[in-house]
Order: sequence, then C-alpha cells, then structure tokens
Amino acid sequence: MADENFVDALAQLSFLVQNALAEIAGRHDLSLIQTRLLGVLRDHQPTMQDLGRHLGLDKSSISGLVDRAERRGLVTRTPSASDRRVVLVSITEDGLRLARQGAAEFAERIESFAAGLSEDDRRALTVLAQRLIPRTAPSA
Amino acid sequence: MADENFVDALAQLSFLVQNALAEIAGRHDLSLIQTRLLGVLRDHQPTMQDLGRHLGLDKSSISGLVDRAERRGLVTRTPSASDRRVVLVSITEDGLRLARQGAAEFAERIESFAAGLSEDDRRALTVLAQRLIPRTAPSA
DNA sequence: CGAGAAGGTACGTGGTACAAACTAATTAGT
DNA sequence: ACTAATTAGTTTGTACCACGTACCTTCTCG
Repeated sequence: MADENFVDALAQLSFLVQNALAEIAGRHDLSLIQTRLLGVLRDHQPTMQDLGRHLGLDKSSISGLVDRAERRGLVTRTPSASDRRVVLVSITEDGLRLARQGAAEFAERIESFAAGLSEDDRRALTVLAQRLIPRTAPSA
Repeated sequence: MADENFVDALAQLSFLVQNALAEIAGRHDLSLIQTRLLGVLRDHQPTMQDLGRHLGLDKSSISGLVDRAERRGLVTRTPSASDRRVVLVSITEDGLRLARQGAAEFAERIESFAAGLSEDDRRALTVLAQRLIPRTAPSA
C-alpha cells in the first residue's frame, strides 16, 4: 500500500499526543488512566459500572482505580439513594483542581507542537481528525 | 482558547489509534509495549540501552520486557563481539511473523477508519500530522 | 417468598515501570 | 600499567494497572 505514510503518520501522531499526556500526568503523580478518570468525573457522577463502560475497563479494575484515587483524596464514593447496591463516584475539589490544571498544561503542550501550523491548517486538521473519530471515541 | 476543538480532536484521535493498536495487540496476546518492541526490532538489532532510548524506558524495565518476550520465543539475546558488557536483541522468525501480521491488521484498521476520506484528504492529513511530529517521535 | 440477576469488593496472577543495589567489563587519569 | 570512574545489564523491592474468579449484598420478578 502506498498508504503506508498515512498509517505511519497517524501512529506517530498518536504516540506524540499520548506521550505528552502521560508526561504531564506524571508531573502531577498521576497515571494516564487516573487522568482519564478525573476527566470523566469532571462532567459526570457515574456509578462504578458506568465508569467501567466509559473507560473500557472491568468493574474489578475500576474498584482498584477508585480506591487509589480515593486514598489520595481526588475522588469520593457516595452510596446511591435509589439503589443501595450502587456507588456513585464524584470528583473532589482537589481532584477538580488537578484535572483543570492538567488539561491546561496539555492544551499548552499541544499548542506548542502546532506552533508551525497556521490557523487554517489547524482548522483543517481538526476537521479531518473529527471525520476519523466515530461517535463513541473515549475522551481524556 | 477557541482552539479547544483542535486539542480535543487530537486527543480523541490519539485514543482512537492507540485503542485500535492495543486491541489488535491483545488479539495476539501482546501488550502495546511488546508490540512496539517487535516494531523496533523489525528494523534494528539494538543493545538493551538503545531499546531503552527508543522506547523511553528505564534499562531495568527493558530487562523485564525482553525477558518476557524471550520466554515466548519472540526475541533473542546475543552477546556483542566488540564489547562483552553489551547484549544485542534480535527478533526471531516467530516474532517477525507476529509483527508483520499485527502491522497489517493495524493498517487495515486505520484504513477502515479513514474509509470516508478521499485520497486528497488522506494526503492532507498525512502532511499535517507529519508537520506536528518532531524528528524523534517514537514509532510503533 | 425464593431464585436469579446486578452492582461492588476481595483476592490472586501477571505485565509494566521505576529506583537502588549489585556485578562485570571498559575507559580515563595519572 | 594500575587504579578510579564509568558504563551495560541484571536483580530486587515497590507500586500501579488489568483481568478473572469467587463472594456478598441488594433488587427484581415470578
């Protein structure tokens, strides 16, 4: 396939972005998955199971993930009023602050990569990227 | 920043690609990092330290990684002739086969995402992506 | 009410990553 | 040339991440 370059470019770009993400997360002593956890919790107060779906993880993995985040005071568990089996996970003030700062640093980093791109280039890249992304792609 | 969309699109795209990679690797009972290991070894016969640089890992992490891959017969260690401290890592036939097949499946998957893109779109995306990638970005 | 389904947790296993301590081989300094 | 410092790799200990399994509690449905 002459499309080797295309596939390669996307792969390298994905590593570039993920490495930036991991590096920034690490600066705050967070792993990539913990960062994603906080990212999800910024806009939702899901059940453990919801989290599993969002992050593509088994429920037992979520237990541990939330355990560790809770131990660090980034997240809290609340029993659901309507179903006593269910646990709702929320972000704390500390967690929220971390999430916001991480997001800002990430945006800044991406911008720095894109320093050589014009406004039009960025728009074009944004549109092309969005056309590749199916409806249910996981977010940060 | 009105560039929120830009950053978001790149982040989502990176997750899309990485998830595809991880899923395909998992199909062959490989982790993402093992896949990258095989990818590097396809074109090089590096020392442990070289590998650490390529993959951005500590030498102790490389030891374990190569250990596990060697146990599965995907990789071999060879002592260097010129420096008896050094170990050269090579891919085996089995490893090579796995790497090639994985790469093919990955390319196919990416193509399927890009099904809606014209030839021109792909070229444009490739060029834009390459302009974001510094010369020393890690490869698959 | 009783059987089974659903939500979470606990535990065991294995991969991943790092730092620190260690061995062996090479290179530098005098 | 001989010691001192450096370099390559491994080992060990710790922590995180992910999964499957077993288990407990709570719901739901017949």
